[in-house]
Formats: sequence, C-alpha cells, structure tokens
Amino acid sequence: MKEEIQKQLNTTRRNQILDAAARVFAQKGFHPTTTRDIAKEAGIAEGTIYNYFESKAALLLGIFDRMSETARQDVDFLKITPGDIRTFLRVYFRQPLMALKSDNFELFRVIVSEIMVNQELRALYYHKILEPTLSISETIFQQWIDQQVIKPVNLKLTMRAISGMIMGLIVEYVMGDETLETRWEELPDFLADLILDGIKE
Amino acid sequence: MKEEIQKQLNTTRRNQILDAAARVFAQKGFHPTTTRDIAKEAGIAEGTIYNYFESKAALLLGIFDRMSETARQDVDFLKITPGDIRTFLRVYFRQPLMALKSDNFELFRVIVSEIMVNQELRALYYHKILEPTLSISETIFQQWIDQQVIKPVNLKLTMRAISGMIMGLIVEYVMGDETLETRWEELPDFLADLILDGIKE
Amino acid sequence: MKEEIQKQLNTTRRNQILDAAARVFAQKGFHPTTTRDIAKEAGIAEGTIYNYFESKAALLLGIFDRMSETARQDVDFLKITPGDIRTFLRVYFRQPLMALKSDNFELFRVIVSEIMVNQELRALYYHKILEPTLSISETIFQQWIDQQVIKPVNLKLTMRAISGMIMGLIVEYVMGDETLETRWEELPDFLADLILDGIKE
Amino acid sequence: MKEEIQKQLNTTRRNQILDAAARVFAQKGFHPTTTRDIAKEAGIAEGTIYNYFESKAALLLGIFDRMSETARQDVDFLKITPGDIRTFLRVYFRQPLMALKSDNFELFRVIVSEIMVNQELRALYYHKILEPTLSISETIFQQWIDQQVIKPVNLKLTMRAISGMIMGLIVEYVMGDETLETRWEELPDFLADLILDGIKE
DNA sequence: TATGAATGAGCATTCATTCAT
DNA sequence: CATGAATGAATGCTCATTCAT
Repeated sequence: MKEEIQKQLNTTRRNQILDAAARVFAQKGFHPTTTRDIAKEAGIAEGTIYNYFESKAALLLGIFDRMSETARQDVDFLKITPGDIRTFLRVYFRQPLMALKSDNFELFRVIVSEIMVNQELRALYYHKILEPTLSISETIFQQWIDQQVIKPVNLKLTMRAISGMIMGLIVEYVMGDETLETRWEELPDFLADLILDGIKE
Repeated sequence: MKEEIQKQLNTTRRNQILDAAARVFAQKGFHPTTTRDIAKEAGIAEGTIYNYFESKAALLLGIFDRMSETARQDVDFLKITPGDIRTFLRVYFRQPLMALKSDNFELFRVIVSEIMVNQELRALYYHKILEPTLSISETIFQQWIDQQVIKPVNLKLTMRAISGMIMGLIVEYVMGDETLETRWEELPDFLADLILDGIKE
Repeated sequence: MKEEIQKQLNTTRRNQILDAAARVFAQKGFHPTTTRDIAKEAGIAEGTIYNYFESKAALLLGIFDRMSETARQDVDFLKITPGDIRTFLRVYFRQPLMALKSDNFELFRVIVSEIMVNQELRALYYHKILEPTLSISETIFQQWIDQQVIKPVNLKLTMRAISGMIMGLIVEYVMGDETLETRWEELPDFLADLILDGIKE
Repeated sequence: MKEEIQKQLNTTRRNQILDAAARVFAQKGFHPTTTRDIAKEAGIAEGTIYNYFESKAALLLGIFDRMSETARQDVDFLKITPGDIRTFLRVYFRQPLMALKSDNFELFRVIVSEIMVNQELRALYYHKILEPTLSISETIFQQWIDQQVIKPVNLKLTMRAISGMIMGLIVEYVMGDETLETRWEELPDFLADLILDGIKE
C-alpha cells in the first residue's frame, strides 16, 4: 500500500520537474537554462531536483524519454494497416508531422540541437525512436510489396528516405520556412502522392 | 597597395583562425571548446582572436559563412541543366550528399546543433543556403515542368520535400545509421528513381 | 524499570550509530563522509542520527569520548607501580603504542586531523586524555624520584617530552614510515632504555 | 630579458597568493576558507588564483613546499657538526622548536591536520622533510658513535624517537599546553640533557 | 521514535572578454 | 597589431539539517 503511494508520489514529482524543465528549456534553450530556473518554475528547491535526477542532462533525457513513449504508441497504431496504400501513407505522414504541436515546437529545437551533440541522447533517439520506427515500417511496407501494391524497391533505403524526409521537413519548418508554415496541413496528402506516384510525367 | 596587402593579411589571419576553430569545434563541440583551445590550435594569443572576430559565436558564423560560399557555387553549377531529368537529379542529389566528407562530418553536427538554437546562425542558414537553393531549384524544376518532363506538381512543396529529404538523410547518417553508412554511395541514383517514379506498382 | 530499558535502548542505538560513523570516518575521512553514508552504514534513516546526536561533528566527539574512556582505564592501570623502573616504563610505553591496532589506524588519522582544527575536540582531548595522563604520570614519577630511583628532573617537562615522543612516534608510524612499521614491537623496550640511560657513552 | 622579468613576476604573484592563502588558512582553517576569501585577502580576482595554481588544495601544497625549503636549509646547517655533542644537540633541538614562530602557529595546525588526511601532502612531508631529515641525522649521529661519544645505539629507532619527540612536543604546544607555552625556551637544553644522560639516577 | 523528502545556503572552478603593455 | 594576465560573473551540484507524517 504505502509503497504504491510512494511510487505514485515519486512519479508525480518526477513529472512535475520534467514539465517545468521542458517549459524552461523550450523558452531559453538547454545551456542557458540554470537548475535554479527549473527549480523556480517547478516551485521546489534546487536540491530537490537532484533527489529525482542525476544531473541537468538527465532532465533532458527524461523529457525525451517521455516523448518517445508517445512516439512508440503512434508507431504501434500503424500496424493496423488499412486496405488502401494511399490512405495508409497519409496516416503514416500525418502522425509525426502533426505531433509538432506549437507546444513542442521550441522544445523540439532544443532536443534536436542536443541530439546532434550529446552522445547519450543520440543513442536514446536512435534506439528508442528511429530504429524501432524504421523496423516496423519495413515490416509493414514489406506486406505492401508482397501484395504487389508497391514495387519491390530497396526497402531499407526507402524507409530511410521517407523518414529522413519527415525529419527534414520538420527541421525546415522549425527553421521558420513560411511556405511550410502556411501549407503544413497539406503535407500528408501531398507527400503520399509524391512517394507513390513520383514526379515524372 | 599597402591597403591591399593589409587586407590580404587580414583575410589570411581570419582564415587561419577559422580553420583552427573549425578543427576544435569539430573535435570537441561548440560549447566545450574554449577560446584558449582555439588560440592554441591557431598558434596565436587568445586576445588576437578578438582583433578579428566579435565573439566566440562569431567564429561559428564565420565558419558557416565560408561553407555557404561553397554551397552557393554548387547550386550555381546546377543551372547548367543537362538534357536528361534522371541524370540531372542524380547530380542534384550527389552534390550535397557527397559534400559530407569525413572532414565535415563532426563539424556538421556542431553546426546543425547550433543552427537549431542560435537565431543568428539560423537566419544565416535560411537566407544564404536554404532559400537560394530552393529558389534556384524551383526555377530549374519549372523548366522541366514547362518541357512536360515532369508533372505540374506543387513546386514549392516538392522542393521542400526533396531538400528536406536530403537534410534528413544527412542527419540520420550523422546519427550513426549503419545502413546509410554502407550504402551512402547508392543514394543519389536511388533517390533520383524514387522521386521520379514513385513506389507504386 | 521502563526508564531503565529506555536508557539501555538509547545507549545501544547511540553505539550503533557511533560504530557506523567510526567505520566510515576511518574509511573516507571526516569531511568526505556524508551523514547519508553513516545512516546507510548504520542501517537507519538520516534523520534518526539527529535524534541521538546534535550534529555530524558531535559524532566525532562521541567516538572520541568512547575512546578516551578506554585510555583512562589504561592510565589507571599504571598506578599499580611495579618495583622495577625499567619494567614500569616498558609497560608505560607499551600501552599507547600497542593500542594502535590496525582497526584504529585510519580512524586515528582522522581524529588527529580534526583535533588540530576543531576547538571542541581539542579541548576534549586535552582535558580528558592529555592532562589526566600527564597528571597521573607526574604523580607516579614523583614517587620514583622520592625513591631516588631517577634523578630529580624537571617532571613537567620530562612528562611532556615522553608523552610527546609517544604521540610523535605514532604520527610518524601513521605517516607510513617503514622502519617503524617493521620494528614497532621493539619500541617499548627500546624507549625505556633510551629514556633511562640516555645515549651518552 | 623579457622572459626573466616574466618569470620574476610570476614568482612574485605566486608568492603573493601563497602569502594570502597562508594568512587565511591560519585564521579560518583549510576547509572553512573559500577561494573568495583568499582572493580578497590577496587583493586579486578569484580567477587569477587559478592562473597560478591548479586548485585550492594546490595552494596548501605550495605553502608547504615553501616551508619545506626553509626546513631543508636548516638541516643542511646541521652538517657543520660542532665538537661538543651537547652543544650540537641543543642546536639540533632549537631549530625546529623555534621555527614555531607565532606566525606559523595556527598555520602549522592546519597543515598537520591536512597532512594526516591528504595523501599528496603526506607524501610531500614524508619525502621532502621527514625522510631527508632522518637520513642526514643518521649520518651525523653515526659520526658521534664512531667517535665513541655516544653509545652504539639503534640509530634508526633513536632518530625516530627524537624526531617524534620534537613533533609530539610541537603538537602538544599547539594543543594549548600551558607548561610548554611558558617554558618553551628551556626545551632545547632540557631535551639535550634528557637524551644524553637519561633520567636514571 | 523513525523516517526520508525537502531544503537552500554555500563553493570551487571555468571561461569569454578586456586592456595595459 | 599581438599578447596573455586579469577579471568576476555565472553555475551545477552537495549535503548537513529539518520536520511533517
């Protein structure tokens, strides 16, 4: 009983801290944010942070970990493949692109920035998000190939091209590209067509 | 005359410093690198750096600026459109993908990382690289459309999808993806086919 | 009755804590040891320590206090003066020198270190150990003088020289001197002769 | 030329910092002293300390190193052995005992305290002071033995007993013993007699 | 009494930048 | 222009102690 409650409290506090950290990181960036900032935002003492997290860097890992949980669920959802390849692809594209809510916008920048440079975070991203996503996608696309709905393309490269495209578009969006900002909603359908039909006349 | 020589000397010294900075940034990352590291690598005094650059951040901008010059020349080269769309696209993809020499590899990480987070650098990237590249690309692709070689697709979105794909693949490569590492050479041709023909049977 | 049991329990718990503290102090030193270390070693909660001791420093005082009790008993033992001065001196030297068991070795270092620097501990040492020891020794040696077994030397200085010699040898031993380490057992007899006969031919 | 001046300046600044550190350490102890205290006392910025010393601990080592230089010179002086053993011994004792000027008094406490607990400092003390002193002393005393002025005692133990006695007396003095404080001046002569003649009637 | 989460003052150290020489 | 010593603000993290449960 008591242990249960303790664990609950522990999780709550952890989330409280991660929420606060996510807010300040999003606002000021990772390096410019001080642990003092985070504590103040969370309404706790600085020392308390260290009762729940190893270091400031661990906070970013923690935030990322929570996010990757959501991502994992999204990927699972894809397994329920609909009959129509075009419909499937539209959903396939819609999910990550729309996950970029304005809330996550600035945070995303900070995390991408650190992923580039922080070995641990990079490994986490690779193994918890990129690899599983690619792996599941390959399985699904293989089914389409087997059903002769799509050509027997090089799956591994195709998956990487597609996921790279998504990642790249998000980065360009984050970069402030106006075209993408105004037409973001069109993207899923547009990309589905592009990938399926190509641009050749 | 003298002024000329002065200017020459100035440029040489600036480049000497930027080269040194690029090396250490690539090795240690931007934040972990100290101005002392850079001065030592360049074989000059710390103070001297500040005779040529405003700040440590200005060094990164300087490095990036030099790189974007190269990129600009690459893009110019594309204007000499060959008769064959497939050949063109292969060249189009080859350039940025192959620019990722092992030298630039780590530096790329550092720069992407800071672009995400540094407003000034981001603006520089957007206006000196992304925007011109997109703009020129649009012009070129418009010609292909006019020649009815490719479909009358939404050019702006297509350009962003393609450039995003390139950027995203580089990021995935940088991330340490093994498939991309071993098959990087195949990518230009593969992507040309993918974009032209689509994957639908 | 109940009070008696309470007191017993109290003492037991105090000793449990002091034992734990002594172990970790000996292992890590006073300053590097955290109250968390002590609590863990004692198998209790950090807060519990403060139900029995004022502060971390009080723990060292407590440890020292227990040790001085032993020392006091040793000194008392000396009062039973044997007939032979040489025998007496050998015993006199043997006691403190042999008290330096390997168990106490590291702890001794820590305590000497703090005695030097901690006013309260210093007072405790001076009044509970040094002063009584000197005082009793003076009384005993006075008897030897009265019996004309030893010269009518300046007793106060002699006592301080002798006790200082013991203390200094222990410090040198603690310092890692090899000669002392290998010949420690010979010391009591050797010192007795040295002090009694001098070195002059 | 310039290098010479630079070196001079460097040494001066180092000494300025060590002097300041010695004063504050003596006053507040090692651990309670902050680098800010030292900088303030030295009239420089905190960062400047780190241009000359690795760490706060290095300051203590530096102080100790300077002191050991003096000690070394004292020992060298002893080599000029006078004809009379008693005179020699009086000088032998006088030097370390009188080196304990009131200036060094509190600093001595701090250093002894840290020597007990700091491996590096302990090694420094052992190899730079204790060992050389013992070694030279043994040589000198051997001469006295050869001249049959003193008995063929166990030299190694004798030297350690004597040096220990000095160290122990200083510690007892530092401890605040009143007898030693008032009669400190008498000690050299007293100890010479004690060691030479013994106390036996 | 026992607990252990919360506290927050405290501190060594770093490093971009300045400026007298 | 070049130098590099001096600067001092800035910060992540620790840990003895408290106190509500």
